[in-house]
Amino acid sequence: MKIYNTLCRSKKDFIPLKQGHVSIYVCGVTVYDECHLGHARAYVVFDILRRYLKYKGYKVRYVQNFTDVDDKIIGKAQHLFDEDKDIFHASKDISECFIARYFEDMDALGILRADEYPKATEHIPEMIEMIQVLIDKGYAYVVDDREVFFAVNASESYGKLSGKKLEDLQAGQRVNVDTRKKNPLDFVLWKPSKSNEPKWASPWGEGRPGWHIECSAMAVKHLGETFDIHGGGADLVFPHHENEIAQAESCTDKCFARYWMHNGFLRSGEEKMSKSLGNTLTLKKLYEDYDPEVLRFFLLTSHYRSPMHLNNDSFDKVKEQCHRGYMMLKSAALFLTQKTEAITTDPMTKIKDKWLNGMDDDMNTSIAVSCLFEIVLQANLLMKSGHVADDKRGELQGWLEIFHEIASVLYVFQKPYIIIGEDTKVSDDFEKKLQDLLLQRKALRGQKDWKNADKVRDDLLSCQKDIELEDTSFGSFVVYKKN
RNA sequence: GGCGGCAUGGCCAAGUGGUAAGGCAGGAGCCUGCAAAGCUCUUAUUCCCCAGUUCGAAUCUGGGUGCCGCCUCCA
Repeated sequence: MKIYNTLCRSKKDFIPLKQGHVSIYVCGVTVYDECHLGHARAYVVFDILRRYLKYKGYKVRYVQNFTDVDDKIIGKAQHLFDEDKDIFHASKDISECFIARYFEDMDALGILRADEYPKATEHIPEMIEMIQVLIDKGYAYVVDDREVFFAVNASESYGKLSGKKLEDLQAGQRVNVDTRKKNPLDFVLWKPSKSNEPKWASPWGEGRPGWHIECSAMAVKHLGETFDIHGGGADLVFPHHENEIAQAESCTDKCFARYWMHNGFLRSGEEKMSKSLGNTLTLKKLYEDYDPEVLRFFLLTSHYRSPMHLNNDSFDKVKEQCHRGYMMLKSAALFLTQKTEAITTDPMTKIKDKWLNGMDDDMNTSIAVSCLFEIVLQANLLMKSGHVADDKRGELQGWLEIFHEIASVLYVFQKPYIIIGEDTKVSDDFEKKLQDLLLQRKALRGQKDWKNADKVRDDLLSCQKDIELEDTSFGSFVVYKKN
């Protein structure tokens, strides 16, 4: 498999450090607000990477942090501050609340849980230890006895990830520079806490860590000094990931992450979707209108490094695509009621190669999606005349198996559908009701009483959202999604 | 000011030297009591523009135009 490594600005063969094992660290969210579609993109991308690597036979260890100490969290906590609760616990309440909401949103998208979710506040000793090493080795310096900065000039390779040269950067172009810094680009490792901020004891007095140090410390702790893949959104390349590398490698003298992967951004119209621009779409809001699976599917339609454009109808288009896939699955289920041995044909092998080659080429999910629809067409052709010849059942089964193989890695088309026919054994009152209506309609159609038959159909279709009726040469069927 | 990315049909989107995947929307037809679904054909002699390399370029090179991102927190 080839992976685009931001560090080399090119695709490289992926060879894990330890044969058969892959270690991945992905930067998680700062838990002070709702997750939006941009977060979903990042975590869906790395979820698919993880599922694909597992599919290829690797054992994957996946770690994703929660940043739970941060100005914005503290800001919110200060608003909630009351007599009974100190700022430390108020911050904790905020972050725990949004961690819970993160899980609700991501579980709905079908994202596998990480093996570890380290939190910054639970790794203060590890960070302090790393900072002390950096000071001892001359990569960091203490100011006013209570604040520690990383000295970018001390790190020879600073800028290697983002391709920036120190002299080209114009630090302070947009913000004021702290004059105590030796280089304006020096960044804080430890800073004193103000009176109404959470604080931890350290050799430099009571304070709290800077943002970047947590990921260096936690990645090293949970995955080792060198691990395979580090991921995150493209906006983290500089300064966050650049700083992570500088800290970790200066501390350990070893390569930190071997492959750096960054997902592209979502764009709303012509500009980036971001919290600071206030044009984000929260997942909770989107879920009111779209099945999370539709959103996941949307995120797969373009390559993970490309910017994605959002239009008014972006999601509706994808909703139709999903519908097409499900219609095929539903039809196939009607035709394959008894167990059938799958037959593999050359066209199937070709599709499978296309899928594998696409994914092996820096995880091209767009190719993978096209494979699914090529299968949909082939399956529909086999079912075209309203029946499937006995000698073609195995072929249909073969197509379905490839479809499911691909879909299970992308984790789409996973919804179970219930199919009720005229003589299906029903298992509850709801199903019984549907079947009764189906039989009523059948009788009316037999009498060519179209008007009343159509009325019964309307009743049937209004029983539940997303319910569908299909007339076939071998009877009518109601198909619906199990809630 | 520095660094980087992108420009493919009405829309979304693959495709890094060999003659334009896939989906959505539109049109015509078949099927159908009507629907729904499905199938067939149809919508880019052409990939922002110009020049070059090549037997051959959307794909490589040079120049231009437009848009976007990073250099502040951000997935």
